[in-house]
Amino acid sequence: MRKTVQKQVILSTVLASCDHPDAETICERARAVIPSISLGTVYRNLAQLAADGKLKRISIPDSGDRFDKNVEEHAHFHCLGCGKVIDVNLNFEQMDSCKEFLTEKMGVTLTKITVVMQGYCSDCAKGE
Amino acid sequence: MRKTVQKQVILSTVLASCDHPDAETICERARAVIPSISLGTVYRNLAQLAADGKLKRISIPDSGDRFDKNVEEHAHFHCLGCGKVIDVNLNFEQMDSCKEFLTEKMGVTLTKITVVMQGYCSDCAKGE
DNA sequence: GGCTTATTGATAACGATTATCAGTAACATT
DNA sequence: AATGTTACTGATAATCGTTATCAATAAGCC
Repeated sequence: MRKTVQKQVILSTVLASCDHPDAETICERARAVIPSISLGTVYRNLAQLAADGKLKRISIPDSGDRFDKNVEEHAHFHCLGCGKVIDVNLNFEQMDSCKEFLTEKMGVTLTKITVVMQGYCSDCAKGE
Repeated sequence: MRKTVQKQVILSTVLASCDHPDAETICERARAVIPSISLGTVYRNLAQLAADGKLKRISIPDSGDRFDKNVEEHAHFHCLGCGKVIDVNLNFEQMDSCKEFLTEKMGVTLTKITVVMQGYCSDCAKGE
């Protein structure tokens, strides 16, 4: 993995983001530093940085992927109104019996667990 | 909602499926009964039936949606090797404190919870 | 400095899903 | 049973997020 200005800017952009930006938003923010950076480069580096464990890719049902500086195992809430994503402190140890069953009884190797709660935040209460 | 042969066949196809088929697979199976049925019709009816609570749409990260006759709240395991999806008996009550925090403290209205565990099943042990 | 090759920017391709639209069929009303 | 209304169909185009392609560039080793 080669160290490039683009990669450094993309990583620091995510690290500086307190929301959970998608690739396009990250691209826009990175363009404040490197105006010529292309969306393809952003996607490429995000994938590489996620594979390298430097950031986390979050899959949101019926929506584009988001990126998170918090690489710890945690859950998310996604507002179907405004689209914002917030961290949720779910105790994943509560899932241990379930994970143990899969790994020990079923012979499964777990690599990724996705927990996304969706609905409407207080600002977007459905029907308003 | 009008009762059509297509809708009935699509629903009974899903109800008869013990795997978790995607729209294209459901379309192929439905074509055994109605050879002329189109993929668009399958998608349209699956969306309608899911909205009506007659079946469940499952979002799988980095993969197409699957459909499930089990409409109860439950989790899934998705094998990154062979692509199969199986039901996982996760006790969602273990998440109650988390859900309560969102609904009571944050004022959130929850409509959908996605829990997907991904990895490799015993037949697809990674690296083989 | 020169060489190798990973990376870039631009653009095309992709796959899953949704939208469009003219023709058809479901079903309520006579 | 014929009629009218309109939801639904099949075919196809369009969309969206993402990945692949490719010639040009630049990182990092010798």
